Amino acid sequence: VGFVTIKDVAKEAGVSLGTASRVINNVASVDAKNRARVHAAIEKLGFIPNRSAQSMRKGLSGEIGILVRDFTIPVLGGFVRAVQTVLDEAGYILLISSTENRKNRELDLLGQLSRRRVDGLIMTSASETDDDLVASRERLGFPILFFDRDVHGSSDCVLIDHTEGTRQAVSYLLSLGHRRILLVTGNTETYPAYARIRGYVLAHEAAGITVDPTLIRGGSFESHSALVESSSILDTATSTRPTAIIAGGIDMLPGVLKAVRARGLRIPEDISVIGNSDSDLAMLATPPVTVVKWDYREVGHTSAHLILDRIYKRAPERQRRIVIPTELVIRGSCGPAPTQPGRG
Amino acid sequence: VGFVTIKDVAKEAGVSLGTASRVINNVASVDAKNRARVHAAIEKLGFIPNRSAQSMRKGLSGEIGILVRDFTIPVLGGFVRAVQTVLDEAGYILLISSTENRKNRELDLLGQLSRRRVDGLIMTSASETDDDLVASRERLGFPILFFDRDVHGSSDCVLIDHTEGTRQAVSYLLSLGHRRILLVTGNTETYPAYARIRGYVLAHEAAGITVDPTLIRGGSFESHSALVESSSILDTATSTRPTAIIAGGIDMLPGVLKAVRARGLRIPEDISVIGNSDSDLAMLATPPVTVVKWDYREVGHTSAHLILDRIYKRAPERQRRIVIPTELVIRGSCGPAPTQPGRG
DNA sequence: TTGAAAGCGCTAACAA
DNA sequence: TTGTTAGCGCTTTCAA
Repeated sequence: VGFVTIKDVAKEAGVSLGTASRVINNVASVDAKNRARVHAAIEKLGFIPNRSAQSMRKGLSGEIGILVRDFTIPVLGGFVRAVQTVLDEAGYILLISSTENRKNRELDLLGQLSRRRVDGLIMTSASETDDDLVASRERLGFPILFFDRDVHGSSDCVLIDHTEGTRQAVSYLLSLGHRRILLVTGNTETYPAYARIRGYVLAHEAAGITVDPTLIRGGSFESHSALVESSSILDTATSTRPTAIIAGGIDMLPGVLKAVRARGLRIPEDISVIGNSDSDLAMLATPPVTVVKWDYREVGHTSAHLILDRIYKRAPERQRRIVIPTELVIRGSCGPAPTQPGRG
Repeated sequence: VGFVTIKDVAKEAGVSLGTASRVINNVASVDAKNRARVHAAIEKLGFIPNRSAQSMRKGLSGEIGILVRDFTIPVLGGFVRAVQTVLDEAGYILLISSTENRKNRELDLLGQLSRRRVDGLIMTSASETDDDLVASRERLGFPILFFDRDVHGSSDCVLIDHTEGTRQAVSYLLSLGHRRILLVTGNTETYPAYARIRGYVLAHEAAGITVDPTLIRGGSFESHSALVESSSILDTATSTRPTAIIAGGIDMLPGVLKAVRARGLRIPEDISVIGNSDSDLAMLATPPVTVVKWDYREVGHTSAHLILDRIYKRAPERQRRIVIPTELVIRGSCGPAPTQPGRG
């Protein structure tokens, strides 16, 4: 019932508080007979230690926070689960929440976790540089692990290699003859967006092709934004219309696909499409969608291990930056550039 | 940093511990001057109350657990988010975890939450009747809200009306001339499975059609199971093959679609498909998939409110069973039954 | 190996 | 309105 305390256990077992505590915490120096008695008492009474009391005494909560934009997005949910697998194992419990990319919500949640005295935090901030956000992180008092955010300072970062992923995707499209490739991506103040833009530029440079800046749309990572951005450019004149679209955010493929469908464009005959992160949708769409993907389990496991290192203070002082590779999975959504772009 | 205590605040403000505590807890009877002093001290020192200590003192943790099979499944993730919205508002923090439908994991997690002294729990158990699971729930000492599980006892249940949803889906297929409709669903010991089977039978009875029990496949809710079950029956003789498949689980549409694709069957010419719960995949597949859907936000909000009622003891003693309606969204994945089923 | 006792940070009852 | 104090359940010295 949760009302049995260690006192009750000690009394039942006929030992002192201290001995009961030692048994519960597996301290070696306890007589076998007493140990057995205490275990029997625990069993009989149904004693369950109170974590709040333990936390207070030990100064450690056994809780780790994890803040992502939206854990409902499959690839982020998968990341969270992978983190949880490792942290469960280590005896920690995860406090999961979605920031919805809203600064004030992020600030609130940071406060919550602070009150909760979590032992560590894994997060993807809405901004790497915003003053309030940075300040509020800095007085947190527990280690932070940034996931897919390249933050200046001493906190570790686990990053996905979006630059290389996008470079490969763009090179592939370029090799198919595309010259007007739209990159829809998120807030350019954050790593996933500017890293992808860098890859986009790199690929063009390598091919000796000038980049048209109007083809880079960095707004928000919301799924809705992908729909809006791709819709608007698809409605322009033939000469300014792209022949290929890269959904440069984990949540953007649905929006891009909707925009394309709404205009009756055929994939890949009229327009080529590449997604970021794999999904059932990408695999089962007609045609299946070519994607830049990565192993989110690996990302999750790595993040969990890095934060544990910090908590146990077994990590070097200096910041660690781990970059996880991406892979271009070619499926049926890209074809040769149409001679006349758009509605064939 | 988390090392400033209420004592430091009291000293800094030149008041007693008690007064500082009163200010923090918004107790009215504090002199305005002192109140201001305390606030100033809090500000200056960056004091953040320690929840563990508060919890211990108050006997309430301010935490609520939520256990679903897998919060990575979009519609479950959405449910969790909806719950979180309400509970955030009420000042609670959610402890989210996936049971993976494994009994031992569920037992472990129940223990975790018990140690944590959560104030309440929202869950979808792997079984409504398993002895160990039932026993371990009963000695929990805090209220439970069952989500989509029809559990005997005094705990409230929020249920989705799968019976009516499936009845409508089957009637619709029957009206299109289908006579061999496959229902793939999960563990028949749980409500979502047996409720759907009931709806399946009801629809057949109403149409005066005999049910072929081999067309009801209740195994596991895993996505993989849907692939296996539908694959195996699609490989049988024409006479035993279904002309329509209902993916009777929130996670089953991908598996069904994969099985159908792998055999080169056209939807809806060769075979009709209906999914359960809406998704990007259902909306954007070619053709878009007809689904039984429900408002998971409503489900989440309702669940959150019911558990809060219990925690605040403002609910009636008796068990409450809330049934949430479903809606059949007709899209392009169902057509008239082919005269000769299967590969045209 | 064990028991006694201090105290983690906080709230609330009591007395002033 | 305020200060003092007991104690929430536990771990961990310190002595024995």
